[in-house]
Amino acid sequence: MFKKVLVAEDFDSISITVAQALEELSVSEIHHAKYCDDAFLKIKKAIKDNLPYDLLISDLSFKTDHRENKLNSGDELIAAIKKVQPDIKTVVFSIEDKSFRIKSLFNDLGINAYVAKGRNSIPELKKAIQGVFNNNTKILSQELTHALRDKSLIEIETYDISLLKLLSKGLILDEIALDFKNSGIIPNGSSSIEKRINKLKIFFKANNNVHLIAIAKDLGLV
Amino acid sequence: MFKKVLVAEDFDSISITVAQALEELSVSEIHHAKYCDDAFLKIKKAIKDNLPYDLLISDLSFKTDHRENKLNSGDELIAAIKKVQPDIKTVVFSIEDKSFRIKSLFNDLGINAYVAKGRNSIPELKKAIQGVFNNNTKILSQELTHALRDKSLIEIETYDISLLKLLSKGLILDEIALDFKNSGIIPNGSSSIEKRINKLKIFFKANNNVHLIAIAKDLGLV
DNA sequence: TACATCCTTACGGGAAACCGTAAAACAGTA
DNA sequence: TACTGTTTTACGGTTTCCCGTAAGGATGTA
Repeated sequence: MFKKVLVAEDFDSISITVAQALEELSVSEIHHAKYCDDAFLKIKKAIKDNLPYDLLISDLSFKTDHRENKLNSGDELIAAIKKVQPDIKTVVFSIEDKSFRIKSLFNDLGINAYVAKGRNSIPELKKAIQGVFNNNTKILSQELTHALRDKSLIEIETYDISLLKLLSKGLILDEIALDFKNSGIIPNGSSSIEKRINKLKIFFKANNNVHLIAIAKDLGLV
Repeated sequence: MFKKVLVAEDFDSISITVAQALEELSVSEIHHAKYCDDAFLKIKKAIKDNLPYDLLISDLSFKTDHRENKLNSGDELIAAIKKVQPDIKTVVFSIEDKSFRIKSLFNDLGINAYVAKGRNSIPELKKAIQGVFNNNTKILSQELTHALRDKSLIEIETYDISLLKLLSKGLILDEIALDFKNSGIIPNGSSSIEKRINKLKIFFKANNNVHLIAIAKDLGLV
């Protein structure tokens, strides 16, 4: 089993249970960080000391409080860690259940397993850790296997996300076109953007832009 | 200390820790429900057996899954329980931190304490339970005391919430006016509604309706 | 090169939002 | 009743959205 494991999780109510689960799996060194920045520091320190971590278990969303942090989400944390220690195994333990988000975790960040927090998640987490240790990859908690089969969201690309983000900030079509031009994103004609928004409205069955953003917010796309 | 306590919490990763905390407080009977419906049944059963619960610790949001449920949130659960056992003490343990929501929990549902899940929430939860047992009421976890002082959201009334809800469903002004007329909500002139939306836009510093709904979604108002 | 196809952009008309102003309805007070 | 102030409603002009059509441009193929 893994020897040295780092848990990045802000809620004490959850990290305590995760630590217990790791003990039951006979992990000898279990460390814990409540902030992404702290987690990153621990990883770097361990590399420097030539005693790197074998496994990272990370949440995705961290509460913001008075503290100023450089890394503010599990996504950012994992991306940063992969740069300094590309071979570290990673298990994400989060409430997020949008296929779009999870897919990008595997594809863009190269995580090894994803376990959704839920009614029976601790046994699943244990199983996932065991699986990653046995060099299985792309492990997904039971209830999510069907979610990823759902193709509905895969077709939404980063372009659409950028578009929805700007819309939700209150920009009008022309302003979005200008923003895209400045960012080098194409297509950036206001007419094309209009067309793309229309596609999204049809896709999500939205009556108008307001409705569209409400749906996008519900799906966690923006 | 309380003798018989029910914990309504869907995540196993959290309920385990909460149960441990209750043990440390010397609670003799600790029961647990993963679904609101189950929690409600246990409460009713206990009343029937003349062995009612002393305290309810409840989450607010519950994951939806394959199961069909009548009660789908902590709000609904508490409201239902208060009808059959008005004197039960209630502690809400949730991630929700919007002052608007928490205020209504105290005022409309008559809960006794609110503890926000966070980096140091288990000690706070213990303290809150102790406080409720000593007949203190309106207990709020530390980090939230300032949040409720923030008056910014108190002025938003149910009228505004209804309005934002309909907007987020993609209805246009005239449709909203019609809906309000049918529901007996006043004012319901499309002009008045327009004015009210404008006030909300100023209040939330929104550029347009799309922006407004994005903000409302972020604040958890709709 | 010629043709077909797809993607991007342009344009125009009608609907809805946006914004200010003013009239009408209502409540409180003398 | 008359006066005052507030709330609700009505109206008009401008901007933006919405939606269809069509022109321009790039790519692939015979």
